[in-house]
Amino acid sequence: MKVVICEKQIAARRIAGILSNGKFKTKREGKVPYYTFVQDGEEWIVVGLKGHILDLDYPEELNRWRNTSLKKLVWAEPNRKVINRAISKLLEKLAEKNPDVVIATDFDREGELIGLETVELMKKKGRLKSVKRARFSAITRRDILDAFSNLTELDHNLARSAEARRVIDLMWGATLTRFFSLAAERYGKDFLSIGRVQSPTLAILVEREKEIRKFVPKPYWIIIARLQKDKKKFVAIHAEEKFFDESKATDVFEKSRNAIEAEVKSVEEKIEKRIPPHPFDTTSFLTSATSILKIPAPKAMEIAEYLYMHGWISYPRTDNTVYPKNLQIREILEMLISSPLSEKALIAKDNLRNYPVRGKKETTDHPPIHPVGVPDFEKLTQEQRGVYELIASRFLATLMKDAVLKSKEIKIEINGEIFVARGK
DNA sequence: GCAAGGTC
Repeated sequence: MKVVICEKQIAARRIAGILSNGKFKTKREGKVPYYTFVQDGEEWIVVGLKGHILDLDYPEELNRWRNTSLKKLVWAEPNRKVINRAISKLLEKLAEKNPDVVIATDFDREGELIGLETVELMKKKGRLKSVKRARFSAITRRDILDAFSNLTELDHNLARSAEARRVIDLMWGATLTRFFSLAAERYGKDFLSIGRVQSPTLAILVEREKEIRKFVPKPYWIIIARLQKDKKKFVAIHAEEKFFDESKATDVFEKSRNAIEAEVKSVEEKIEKRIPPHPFDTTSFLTSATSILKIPAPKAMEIAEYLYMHGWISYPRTDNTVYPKNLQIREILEMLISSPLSEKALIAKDNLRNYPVRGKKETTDHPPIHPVGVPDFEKLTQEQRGVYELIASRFLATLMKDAVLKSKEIKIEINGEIFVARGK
């Protein structure tokens, strides 16, 4: 018997669908669903977890804050406790059948740990015939089948690094939280929470808030000339740009306000090239989603997760900004050409650069975020469509030649005052 | 009454 472990229910369902060609059955152990099918006479069971199955906490006797020495707390060994009894029961039951286990959790550090937690839990109940790891960066038919026919080993070092992260977070968080709370006499629900992520983040906010409060607004004046040449209207701004002195601004304004003519003194033209942006890693994706789509980061991440789960984009948690050599760029381009984004894709096709743009960070776990399938646009929400299009557009942009920009700066004299008009 | 990272 084969048991496949996924990090979440929806992934389990999709993976079962792909592995069984859609011919799987949904069964339940108590309230926990799992998916089953038979292949080459062997029974397969695909289980979806709900993230971590173990959590860390200190033993009971260390729970009284005022009676526990913090030195003791730092060195205390946290207990592991099962988060979800129903899921662990199902895993234990399956372990008794001595299955071949395939860990198909998310391909990242936490996913590796979730896999290891599962294996350790199952090993307590039965002898596992084998343990293998399926690694994939997209939930498409091809990637899943490929991962399952090239199974690897669980990366214990990676899993242990996640565990170390977890132990240290608790150790520091709990000890410092208690220290600050006790020192400030903030007891009960008024405790002062300290943590690896939240405390430096708070410091950033405090610094920014201080800057905002320090800012003293200063009024200034800008003088704009509305001009026309050959029936074309345009504006020019006085070369001084910002006048902080009102009387000086008034003088210049009075001097030039009734002018009928303006004289062009110089024209400067520049050609400028702009390299397309690098492929999306998580950070740059979220920055763009926020600035271009005005979607807050957590929401954008949730949507990306959804698009990934349905096999439309690659895994959205990545540090990588360089496409791996084996990425089928041409194929993805063709896929987009026959999608609702064909117009953009065709422009890209006609303007390809020799090699796609490379970012600075090159890691080998996941590719940069890129489209791997085409959703039915009608069935997406406006925001989901926006995020998919953003990711597809970024992919196309990274394949394209540099943009060429022509800019012009014209200096114009009006009654002895210099104004500047700019265009790009 | 401790953190942060998963999922839902």
